[in-house]
Amino acid sequence: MARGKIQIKRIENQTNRQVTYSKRRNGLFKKAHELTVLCDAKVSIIMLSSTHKLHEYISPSTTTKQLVDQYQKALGVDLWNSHYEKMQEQLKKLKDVNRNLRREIRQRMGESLNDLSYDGLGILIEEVDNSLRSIRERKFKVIGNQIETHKKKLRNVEEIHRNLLLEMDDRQEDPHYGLVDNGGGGGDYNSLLGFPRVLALRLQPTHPNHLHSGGGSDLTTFALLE
Amino acid sequence: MARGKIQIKRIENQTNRQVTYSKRRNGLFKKAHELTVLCDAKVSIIMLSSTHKLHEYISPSTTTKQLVDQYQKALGVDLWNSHYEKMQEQLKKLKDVNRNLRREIRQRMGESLNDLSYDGLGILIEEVDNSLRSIRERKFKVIGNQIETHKKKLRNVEEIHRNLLLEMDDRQEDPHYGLVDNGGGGGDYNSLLGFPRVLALRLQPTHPNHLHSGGGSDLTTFALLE
DNA sequence: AACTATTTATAAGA
DNA sequence: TTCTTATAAATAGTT
Repeated sequence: MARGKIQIKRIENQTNRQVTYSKRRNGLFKKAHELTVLCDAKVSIIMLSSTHKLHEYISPSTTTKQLVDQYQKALGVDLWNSHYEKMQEQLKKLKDVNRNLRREIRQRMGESLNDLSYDGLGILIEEVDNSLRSIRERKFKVIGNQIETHKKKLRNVEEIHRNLLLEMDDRQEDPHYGLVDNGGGGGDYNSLLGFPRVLALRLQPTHPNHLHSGGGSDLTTFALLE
Repeated sequence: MARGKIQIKRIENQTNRQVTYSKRRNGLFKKAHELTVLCDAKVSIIMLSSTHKLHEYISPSTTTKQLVDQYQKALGVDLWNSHYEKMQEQLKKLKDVNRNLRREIRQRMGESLNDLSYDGLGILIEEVDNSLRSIRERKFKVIGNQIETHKKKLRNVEEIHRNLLLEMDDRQEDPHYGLVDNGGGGGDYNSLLGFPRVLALRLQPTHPNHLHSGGGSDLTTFALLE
């Protein structure tokens, strides 16, 4: 628009094209900004040059996201929302499921029983009673296994004991009696015996307060997610 | 830029502002299009006027979605993702919470007890036992209330009965005995007596199968959401 | 929506 | 990229 009129068609000279792109881009952004100020409008410009460089202008009073969101809403067409809405739906469903699970737990704990009828209570009692039986059975089984294990260990220790006694008997006729190596590795004789009482205290260290060991009470942390 | 220089600041006159918006918008779009053609670039302009009218320019060689997507990719930072990622995190947390809730329920039901130690089982038994006591208490209370209610109803019915008997006694001396209106509204005499047994069968209709009446088992439907 | 005096943008050259 | 400058284009104020 100066020093000669030009045709509006692709500039074939690569350098010229770049230069013109740069100059006119500035011009466009300047105009956009003037428009923003003069007319109290909001403008978003996104440009991609032929060399795949990206430039943008955005009115100071807004953000590109905001403007694009408004564009979507106005056009009704949605550029990426389908995905987004699906997530939101899923979130809602999960929250519902969560609520129901909590209610079930509370009912099994004997709370929130107001929405249960007499018959419902009867069913609940039966279920919890059965559960209790199952857990007790399991406990018996666990203790049974442990007794078995202890018996084995005891037998083992007794055998070691017997062997040691035999060895001691042998050495009683040995002139070096008293200098016998007591096992080699710092383990003292008594520890080899492994009293069941001691072993019982070593039983798997437990998470003393809650059932499933999953960090924090879900019943309380959930509030943060509502 | 003609007939006088102007300051670049908000045009206060509403009409002037509108007119200038319209003129300059056309100018901007024209420049954008020239840029598109001359420099083989891609331009997206989205504008929102002060009257909340939306206008857009998009280079013929592309679409707004494409350009915005490229913009996002290029910027690396995703306009929507901060939001989006928060949602995804929340979703993950909820799933975890749900998993834990399910485990707790299963343990209370006497299943999935493998990850519980002997001591853990002891605690669980105690808890479930306490729960069972709570629920039984509640059941007793409910049945107590119902017995109270029935007693009242019974007293009420008995009184009606007595009154009827008295009335019948009165009418025995009445020559029109036998033509007496039995109440007026189709209700027969026996129904007024309202046997407790019948009333018991009418006790709140229950949701026979599950505890909380919340549509479908969450333990099974959850799989769909994983 | 059209006109036009004037400002602004910018093509080409440095 | 930036500056210069002749000239094309845009547009503010008016009709």
